[in-house]
Amino acid sequence: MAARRTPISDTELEVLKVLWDRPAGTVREILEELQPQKRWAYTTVQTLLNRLQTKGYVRSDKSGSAHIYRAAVSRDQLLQQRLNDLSRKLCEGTASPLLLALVEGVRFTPEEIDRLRKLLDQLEDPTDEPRSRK
Amino acid sequence: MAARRTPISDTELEVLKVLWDRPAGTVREILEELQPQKRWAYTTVQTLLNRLQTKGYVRSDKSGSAHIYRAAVSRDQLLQQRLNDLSRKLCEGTASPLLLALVEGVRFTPEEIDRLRKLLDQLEDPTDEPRSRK
DNA sequence: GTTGCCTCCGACAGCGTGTCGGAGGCTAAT
DNA sequence: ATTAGCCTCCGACACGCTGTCGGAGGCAAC
Repeated sequence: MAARRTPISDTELEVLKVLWDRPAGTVREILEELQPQKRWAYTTVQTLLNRLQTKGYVRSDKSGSAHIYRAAVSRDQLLQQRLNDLSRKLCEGTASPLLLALVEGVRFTPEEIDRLRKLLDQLEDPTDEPRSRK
Repeated sequence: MAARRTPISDTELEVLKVLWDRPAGTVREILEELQPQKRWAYTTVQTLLNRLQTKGYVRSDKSGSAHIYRAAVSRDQLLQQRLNDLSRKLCEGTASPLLLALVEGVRFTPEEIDRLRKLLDQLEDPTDEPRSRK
């Protein structure tokens, strides 16, 4: 169960997102990936990665000269964490208000709706393929 | 389209929540409501309400001696705002990942599932438009 | 005119955030 | 050996948000 993590800031998120798109990367690689948009110094990215690491969102291993970072928390996990926060802080831990708000507030494509419907079926009748996850 | 609001802090949220449970309230009333848990000075609550107001989450009118505050943003609106933020920041604006994460990460009761399914039906076939909403 | 409330203004320390700079180490050419 | 490049570690720093008030001043009731 994802232990309580200190929250992540917006800039840190920018960096983490790069790591979601590739299996791993060094400081320099990530910097270059961000290059067009952000004009950061090398050390800026480094600091961000460091903070991400102490907060537990990325891991690094030192093979060769440069550290290699990879995400320790997936986009989905982060989503879940945030959604849980929302639920806890705004709805005393219940989740259906979230769902309602989501469904009311967003335009879904028919495909998405269909997909979701299937998901509901599975939820209701978990006999077929319990989909692991503990 | 809810204009861009500066975000609300956790303590501010505590205060706002009190206003969600009652139609309106003065500083003192809110303070007393919070009393058992928080031991705040009168001015603390006042400051919080002030900040909430400049951030646009509550409104006040002065009838009589004390200001009367009431929420300007409902729980649902705040939820939507936060969910939109999430979607924008983590999913480039798409929303279905949120849904998936929600559905996977939370235990729903069969009633909730059923309710949701009905909602989906409505979404897909908006001809019978039973709930206006602007 | 003293007591109570209430409001307005301002303070203030602490923490998180965004952004680096520089010292020092290791490696591979010169 | 030097030097040129990278890389990492450490530390800094200004700034804005947060949480928490205190005090001065207004107005109504006693």
